[in-house]
Amino acid sequence: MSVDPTSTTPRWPSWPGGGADAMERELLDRWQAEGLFAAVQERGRDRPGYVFYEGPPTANGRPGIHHVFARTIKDLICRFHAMDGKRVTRIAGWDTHGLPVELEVEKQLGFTGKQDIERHGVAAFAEACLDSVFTYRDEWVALSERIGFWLDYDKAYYTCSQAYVESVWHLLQRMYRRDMLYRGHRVLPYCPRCGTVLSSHELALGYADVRDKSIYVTFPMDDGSERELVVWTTTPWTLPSNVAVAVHPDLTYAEVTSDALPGRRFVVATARVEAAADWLGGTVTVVATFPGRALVGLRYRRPLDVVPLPDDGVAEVIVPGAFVTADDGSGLVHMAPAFGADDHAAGQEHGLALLRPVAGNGTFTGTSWPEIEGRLVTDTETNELIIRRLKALGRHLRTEAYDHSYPHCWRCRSKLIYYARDSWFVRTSAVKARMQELNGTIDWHPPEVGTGRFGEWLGNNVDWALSRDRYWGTPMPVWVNDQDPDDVVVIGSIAELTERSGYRPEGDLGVHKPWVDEVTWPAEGGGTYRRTPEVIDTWFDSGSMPWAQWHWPFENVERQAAHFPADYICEGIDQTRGWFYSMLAIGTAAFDAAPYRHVIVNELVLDASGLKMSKSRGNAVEPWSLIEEHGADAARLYLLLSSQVWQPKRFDAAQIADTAGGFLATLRHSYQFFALYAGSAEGAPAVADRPLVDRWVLGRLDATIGAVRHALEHYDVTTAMRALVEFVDGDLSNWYVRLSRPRFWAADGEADTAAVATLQEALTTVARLLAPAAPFASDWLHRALTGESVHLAPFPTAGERLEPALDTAMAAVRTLARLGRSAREEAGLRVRQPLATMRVAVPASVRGPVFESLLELLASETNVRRIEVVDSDADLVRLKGKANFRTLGKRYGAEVKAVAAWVATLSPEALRQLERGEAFAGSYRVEPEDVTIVREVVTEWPVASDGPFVAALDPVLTPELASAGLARELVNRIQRLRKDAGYEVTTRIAVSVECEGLLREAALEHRDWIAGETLALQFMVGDVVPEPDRRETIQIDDHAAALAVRRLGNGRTPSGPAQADGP
RNA sequence: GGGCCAGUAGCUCAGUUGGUUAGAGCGCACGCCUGAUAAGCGUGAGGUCGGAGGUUCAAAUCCUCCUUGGCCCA
Repeated sequence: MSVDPTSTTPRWPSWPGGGADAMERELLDRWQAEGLFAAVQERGRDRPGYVFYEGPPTANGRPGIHHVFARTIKDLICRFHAMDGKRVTRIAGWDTHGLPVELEVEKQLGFTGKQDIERHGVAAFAEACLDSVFTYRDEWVALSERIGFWLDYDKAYYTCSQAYVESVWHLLQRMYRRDMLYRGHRVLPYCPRCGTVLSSHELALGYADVRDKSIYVTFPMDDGSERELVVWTTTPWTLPSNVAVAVHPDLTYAEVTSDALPGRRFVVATARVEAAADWLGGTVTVVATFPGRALVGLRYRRPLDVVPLPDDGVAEVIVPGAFVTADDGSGLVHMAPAFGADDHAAGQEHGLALLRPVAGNGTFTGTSWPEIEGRLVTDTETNELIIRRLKALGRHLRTEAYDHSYPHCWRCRSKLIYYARDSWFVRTSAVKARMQELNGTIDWHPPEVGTGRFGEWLGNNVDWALSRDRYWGTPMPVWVNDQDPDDVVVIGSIAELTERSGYRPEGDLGVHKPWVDEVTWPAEGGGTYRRTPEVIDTWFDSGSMPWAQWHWPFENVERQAAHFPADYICEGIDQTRGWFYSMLAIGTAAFDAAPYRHVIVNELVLDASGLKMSKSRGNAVEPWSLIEEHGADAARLYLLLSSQVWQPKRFDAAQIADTAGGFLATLRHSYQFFALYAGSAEGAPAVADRPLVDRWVLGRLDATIGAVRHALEHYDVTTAMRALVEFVDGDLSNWYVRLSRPRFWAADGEADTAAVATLQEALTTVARLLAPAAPFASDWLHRALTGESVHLAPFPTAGERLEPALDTAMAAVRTLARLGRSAREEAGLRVRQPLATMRVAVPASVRGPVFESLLELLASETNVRRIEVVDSDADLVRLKGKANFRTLGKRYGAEVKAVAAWVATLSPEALRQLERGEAFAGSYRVEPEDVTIVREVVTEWPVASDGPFVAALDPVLTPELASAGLARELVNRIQRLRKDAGYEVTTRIAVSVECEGLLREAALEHRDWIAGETLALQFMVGDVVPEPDRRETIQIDDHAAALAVRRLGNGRTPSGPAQADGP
């Protein structure tokens, strides 16, 4: 058959050569034009639902590589379930409130604090925030789409929309009605000069090492004992607010005297007695010791009586505190609940009074001490005044310089103070046990985050402080009667607000500050309802999304119910106390339900040296350029493959090409090989009737489908993708394609239909398995093979074609082929040189008819004429016993070493007995499983072994073998010459060989075979081809020769007969 | 300061309920193959398993302490 190549249309398209970026962009255009995502969603309409919640990103920062990471995992699981027959809900959302937005706007406007915002006008500021929120939204959407993250952006929710805010208000009202919302105090870092609370992020910006004065003072006890408590503080200005002293109940305390202060008795921690000499002076003597708990409940008199004690709340009492240590100070800690987090917690626990004689500007107010009124608490002079007064009262022991790291305002450098602010709380601690219980129903990946970090966080749960003294956030929907602070109205809908006040908010801004702040209405019994000024923690916004994204309960009540809880969410580990918590807290507090079932927690992406990526370090990886260089598929695969997603990942761009790129290249080459040679698979025999190697690879394929599916069903994305890579690289490309090549280029005929059908099925299935992880290359491949998008194809289901005997036998053959090559390497016998015999030994379990039937294949792979399978007791190997410590150790314990030594000396007869499954008794008694039988190779032949597998080669080259070897060398050189001459693989040629001696004999003896292999229609030995295209002298071992080739014409085309209907 | 996670070959990572010779891929060196060829394959070198103690017949694996990095919290 002879076909003009110019008239043929390739049946299979060639893989596009423009690089991954170009190919992926083309596909994106195609998806866009086809409306593919909509088609996938539409197709799922009547299928069972699968719900994904998108944790809303803040779109006023640019997306980075770590976002690509999380979004890849999100996408992968959603795509998997969509292909696997589910209707997957995946709606986008945006987190739009909060401090980062405000700070960004402040920066733009050149503001340095809240005063600037107030001066500039909160209305204008809110408008600026709303504008700023979406600065990078387009880039987020663009990058998400570029990496193939399918998300429904048309229905995206925005936490600052009127509808969203209304739902959040409703949730808060619901909590209030369940008594889950209350008003209290919260101690926060506070800048007295700026009059503002600082976030933890801001706090971290302002730590500085400073030298302060710390003082030791005494609090006389009021139990008739005349003892004095020694207390150490670094903030003397908090002493007027003292209401309690904390001791650790389990620490030992001592009553001591000092000869420098005769007649006085002091209480300090025993561990601090030695140090006490410094502040008491003189020689310190211990009079008595007792545990801290003996002090608990005793009364004392506060050192400064300048702030009136309120009617409610306990004061001047000793309380237990687990936070107390004896590492420094005296082991007794002064408590001022308004000015310290521990103090405030202790105040809550023990019902202590709260003294707060400090105004919002940080100055003393409401004291009975005129000199100190109006003074800034952090001023040095203020401390001096206090110290002087303590000295005058005889309460002062000593002042010491104290060097420590202390937080300052990052804007104005003022010293911060910890200061109790009014705040609203969610009473989460009341549902702590229920949250833990519900957490137990959540399937965490990895599980230790659920039980460990998250579980412990829940175990230490404290009430959730919602209030934020800021501007751009969901306003707290609480209106308080200005004449009666206990008369509170929590608004749960806009209609309710309108009904009460007549206010109708316009647009999204209408439900924000400052507009809602102006809404008031008169109270029936007198007074006016005014809104509490705070906005709420933005985590409450995002945690409300299971309801608020549907504007529940004002709309979509059924849809919300159908989409609760989420089947799946995926976020970074940093969300443990963020979104993971806020959703569970709201779900539990308001609905007694866990809002999500399965979670994948991904770790951070670090730079190549293990450091966190950050703008300031300049080590952040820019995702766009990365994707342009490697393509989204490679980036996605790299992130999935390099390590389990819940391990911190060292990101090294160079490795993308090495790992993910290498895998994609292997897949591409496998397809390219197929496209180059495969014709139609029509008329292919049933799988059972195909050659063993086909049945083998289809069995491997089924096993791979099973492994990938199982891993994905269990949210183990890395294991899934590694299994797929292993199949494509190890089984398909490196073994099946390699072995099957001749079946594809059968001379002048169609490629073997069985091979075509097998490889086509394998590639198509691989495309489907790969689609969730690498949606571009898989789609191109699937379209090339089937004409349809992979994303509309079903996710493969494993068949049962794995034949265990065949699988085992093939694995053995692959091992032996490797060993054969290894033995050749060692002996310097190149693979081109045919050898007479390879002797192999394999475990008994491998031997059998299936293994026998694969020996031909093994012979051809190792280029030997004959394979001899020897028995384990043949002279090729000698049996040797090796102790199995695992079983013997359990039985013999310390004696195991002696047993192992004895096992090594067992005779071949004893070992054969064990191999037959019988126990053997000598000095010791051993069962078959106690002894591993190893084969020691005893042969003069070149040999290689791997456990029970042994391959030995007969190195003797008979003249006949040597001649065949030379013939193969000649073919090799002629093929190289063909390539150098630039011939097609089908070009027919004339060849001449000028040589002498054995080489000439070999050329003559094997002339037909050489001519066939090299497509030589004329093959001359001795003469020279006239007018050669190329001529070359060569050297084969000791033989010199001259080769010449000339083109005669083309044979069949490599792509088979013409096909009119290429895809 | 507290909690959690990690530290295994030059790099990225595996390593089962503890079991005696710690693996893979990439990179490197050497070689093979040449009808997937700006591909493919093999062989080899390379590790005191972060450090120190301990438990055990036996520790990369279990315990304690230390150290480095990361996350969260204070």
